[in-house]
Amino acid sequence: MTDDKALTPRSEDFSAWYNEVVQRAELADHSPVRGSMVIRPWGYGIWENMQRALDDMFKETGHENAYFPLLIPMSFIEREKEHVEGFKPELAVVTHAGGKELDEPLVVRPTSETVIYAMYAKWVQSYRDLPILLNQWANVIRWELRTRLFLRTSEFLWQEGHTAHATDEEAQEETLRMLGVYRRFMEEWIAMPVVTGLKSDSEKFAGAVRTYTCEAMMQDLRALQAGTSHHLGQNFSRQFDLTFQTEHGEEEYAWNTSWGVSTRLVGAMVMTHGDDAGIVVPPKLAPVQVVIVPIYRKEDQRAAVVEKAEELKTRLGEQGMRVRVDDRDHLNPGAKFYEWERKGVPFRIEVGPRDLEKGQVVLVKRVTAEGEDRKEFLPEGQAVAELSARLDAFQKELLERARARRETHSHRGAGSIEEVGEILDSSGGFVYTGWSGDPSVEERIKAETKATLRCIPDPDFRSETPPERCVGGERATSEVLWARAY
RNA sequence: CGGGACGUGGCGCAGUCCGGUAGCGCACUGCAAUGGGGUUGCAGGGGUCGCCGGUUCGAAUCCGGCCGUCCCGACCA
Repeated sequence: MTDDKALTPRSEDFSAWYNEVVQRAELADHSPVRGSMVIRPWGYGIWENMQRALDDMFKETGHENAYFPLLIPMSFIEREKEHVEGFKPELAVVTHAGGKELDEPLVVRPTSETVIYAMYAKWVQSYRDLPILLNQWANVIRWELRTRLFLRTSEFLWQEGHTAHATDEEAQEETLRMLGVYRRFMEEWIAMPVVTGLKSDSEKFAGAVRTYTCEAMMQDLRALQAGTSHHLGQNFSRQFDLTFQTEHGEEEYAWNTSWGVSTRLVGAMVMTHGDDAGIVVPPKLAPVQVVIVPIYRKEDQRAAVVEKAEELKTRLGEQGMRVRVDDRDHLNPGAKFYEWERKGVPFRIEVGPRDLEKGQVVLVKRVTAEGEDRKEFLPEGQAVAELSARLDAFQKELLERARARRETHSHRGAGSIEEVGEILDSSGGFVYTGWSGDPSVEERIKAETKATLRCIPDPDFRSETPPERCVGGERATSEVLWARAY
């Protein structure tokens, strides 16, 4: 446990704030191995809630879970040309086992396309075997040079969905369906608005035909890629002989998709909602949604107050809320308040002797808007009746707050590369412009402004009047989103 | 992987220049009081000074190598 009372304010040094808050909220810690992390119970609890929600959504869209092995033959990774080029530098390779050098090195999976499609090839003969709709929850390793807890670590946890379809159209539909699932999850559960869209060729997944992305804006106004969904075409099918016989008797290669989100989402949540007091966990993800802090002086008071706290916990728990009574005796109430705020618990209830007399409780929301009372004194019955609805309302407030911030910092109508740079330097955020599709414009923006092409936004996010000119000067064929990114 | 900074009880640091065997604050343990926003008092415990090697009668301190963390750049869920 650390002693420093206050965190570095976000305005002073956002990345110092992030590093401190992740550790002091007890989300994660550095492991003895460079670049990898230990996810602590509070952080893992949040991840488990994310997993559960996503897993339900995957099941609802017809997917099943399976598990494929950690180790992949080197030759598999090497089979798809772009894929191997994309991953080669960050592979961890097992060369020795059982005290001997292996005949063929084994790669610790950086992602599982190759094994999975090799297996699908064994399982699929006819169009009747399609589609295959599988997902796996797994760890992967990518040897990163520069790491940060949750945002980029050498080992991370994620889910990877892998599907095989009889037609291009069906695979395309699946790719977009799962992108939509991600968007809904990020908005409804993380309370994090995203811009969805298509990646440019230079930013797409190594081995994909098309990559779609969810891009979120963090509080330092940088973009974070929060999830991706790939249409893999027949690239992997061809390399792994994933063929099937059509209803007309012809042999064809299957069409694949893959899609994933990772523990990076925990970092995204921290950078979307956290404040100078700590992290803020949206109610739907919070391992503890309501913490009850008993207040007392004498022993007899303590017994009465803790009994009331336990009773409240039971009554709220019966409504499905996750509640904890903090009856630790060696900390005074103030210390508990600070601790649970740092950990982002949405609501706190204080119960003391005075409340017992009056039949009331004190309710405190983790984030209060300007002008809103910090502490509310509510009749006990009202608090019990309303808390569930208040959690829902808080969840919505967080989303709206984040959306408003993103809109405030989204800029449309920039006409030149210089203008893009000026906007990024003066205010930062998302910049929408026209684009001709010319990769050299992308390179110039990157070189001159450090911003990257985050995506070609989906219709929901495009400007009302499409830009006519590319920032490079030519005629625009699409609208794109630029930002400095993580 | 290049440039820079740092590494001393759990955390934050002083001591390093000028070598003489380790200190401060917080945290932790015990007791008592306190308890509605980080509570006091008293009494305690805990450190092969990142690791390995060298110089020296003697190394936290000087030298070499390695490892790790952070910041800045090139690559990335």
